[in-house]
Amino acid sequence: MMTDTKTGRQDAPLVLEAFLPYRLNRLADLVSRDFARIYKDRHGMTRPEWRVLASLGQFGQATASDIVAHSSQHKTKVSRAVTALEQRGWLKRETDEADRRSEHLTLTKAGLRAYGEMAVLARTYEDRYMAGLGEKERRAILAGLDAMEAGFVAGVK
Amino acid sequence: MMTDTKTGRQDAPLVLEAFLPYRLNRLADLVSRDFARIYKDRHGMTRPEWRVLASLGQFGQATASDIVAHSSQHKTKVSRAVTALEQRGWLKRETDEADRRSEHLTLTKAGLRAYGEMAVLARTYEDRYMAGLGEKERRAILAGLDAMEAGFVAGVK
DNA sequence: GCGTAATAGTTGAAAATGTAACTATCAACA
DNA sequence: TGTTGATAGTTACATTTTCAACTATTACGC
Repeated sequence: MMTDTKTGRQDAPLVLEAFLPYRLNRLADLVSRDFARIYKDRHGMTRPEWRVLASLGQFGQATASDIVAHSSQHKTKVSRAVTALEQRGWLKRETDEADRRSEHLTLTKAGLRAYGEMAVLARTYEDRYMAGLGEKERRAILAGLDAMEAGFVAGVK
Repeated sequence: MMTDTKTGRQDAPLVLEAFLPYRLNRLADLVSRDFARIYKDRHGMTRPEWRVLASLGQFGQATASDIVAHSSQHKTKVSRAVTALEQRGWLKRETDEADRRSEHLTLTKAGLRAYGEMAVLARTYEDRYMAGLGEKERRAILAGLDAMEAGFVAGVK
């Protein structure tokens, strides 16, 4: 056990606020909750629904499996979100005749409109946040995210 | 709308995998799930329970409100986690006689033992992860986390 | 002191999530 | 062609989480 030279007191075995998983979670939670207000208040969407919408908007067309991979969500979440968006009239399914297990999903007009709105709000949200920082901090954040992403695809399987 | 010079195709209104809230969440989720295996497998603990344990281990003594603030969890999570840890015999409560609304929580012997184990595992986990990276990446990650934390206490209220 | 507001913590019910099992379809290959 | 195994997606059920309401106690203003 080390001694903190600043305070002179004994360090605890683990300092939670310096622990990587905790720091990451705390930040993600803060940012998520903050941004979630936008799609929750505006459209009553859940996060899985927002991610499916974002994936479809980005891809144009995709299967549920594509979205699972792209949005990093479990297939049950995607399945439920797709059903919800379908009932809302924002997407439609079309089963692939070559492989009738999978269905191609596309946004409807209404879905596209919602996606367009949300994409603007999302970019505004990010820009506003980044604008509150110095150039050095912005670069540090992006570099840090890159490094973590690179580290985790390698480290965690 | 910009054009991607690499692929030549039109950029979507929003690229999910470049969007800050998504990136953060994805990373936090990966790391959390990975680390959660340790306290789940070993002790059947949930994340709120682990955080309460970690907070108490670090502070020695604290009230539920202290833990709410320190562990960034909603008070209902903390309340239920405290109950669970108490039933497991890992902490005990003592109501403050000066202000009988609040109670002081401390770890029992068994709780301290579990905390000690977990603290070692947590540091090992982090060290092993960091050891898989270069010095530049390690510094980038820490700088990025610092920058985000600084940015968010200012930006989000 | 007395009424009102604030704080510490708990609880119930609804919503979301995770896990595993399930249906349907397709692929591989003897 | 028939059996075995994989894949796409859904569903049931148990566990967690959320949200709001609640109890108990203390603080404040007059």
